Amino acid sequence: MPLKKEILDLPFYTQHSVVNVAKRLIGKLLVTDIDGQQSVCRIVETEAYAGAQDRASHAYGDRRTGRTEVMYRLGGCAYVYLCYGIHRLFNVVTGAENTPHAVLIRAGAPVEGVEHMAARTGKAPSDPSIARGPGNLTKAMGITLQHNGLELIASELCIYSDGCPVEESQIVSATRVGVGYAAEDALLPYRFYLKGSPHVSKA
DNA sequence: TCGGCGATTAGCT
DNA sequence: GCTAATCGCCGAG
Repeated sequence: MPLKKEILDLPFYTQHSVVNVAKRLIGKLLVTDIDGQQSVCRIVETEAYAGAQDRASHAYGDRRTGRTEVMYRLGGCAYVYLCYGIHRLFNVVTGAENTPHAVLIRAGAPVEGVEHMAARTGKAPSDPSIARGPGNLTKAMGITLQHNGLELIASELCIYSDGCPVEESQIVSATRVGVGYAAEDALLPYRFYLKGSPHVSKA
């Protein structure tokens, strides 16, 4: 008997603590509907980026550029940007308007539509790395720069809870990946992942 | 205006 | 372990 899927509501995204949102997104379902092809994965790894005060964030020092503008919106929309000129990275904007908080979705475990993920990535459906790592996840799910700024409501890009609770003891916190340039902020425990999952990056 | 680097990844040594 | 791929942003000049 499958549990009922419920769309995450606005209060979830607009809550004060971006770190709490990052933690609670573990175990939620990311759903894309691209050209009528539905793909679903369970989020197993996230990272919080705490706005203007966080050296690792694009919005550090309150930098408002064309790229970061979407981070300043009210929580509940997508921030997708190009990294290293090659990879698209998907973030969930959180918090109040004008507070540039975001959660990077780093990895997922396929739930439905894995055949579409395989077609997009050229990997075998059984390959645990199919949506492992932020660049691989967007590729597998079909997320592109066109989704930047899109609200996470029932459309082609959305996040659901299926009521399946994740035990607190199963969520590991750690330092973020690839942010060595952020000085002391690189030491913050802003990365969360599902303990023991083969779909988590840098195990 | 230009040079360097980044919330990465795959492939090769 | 090292490097190429490739583009937006920023600091130096």
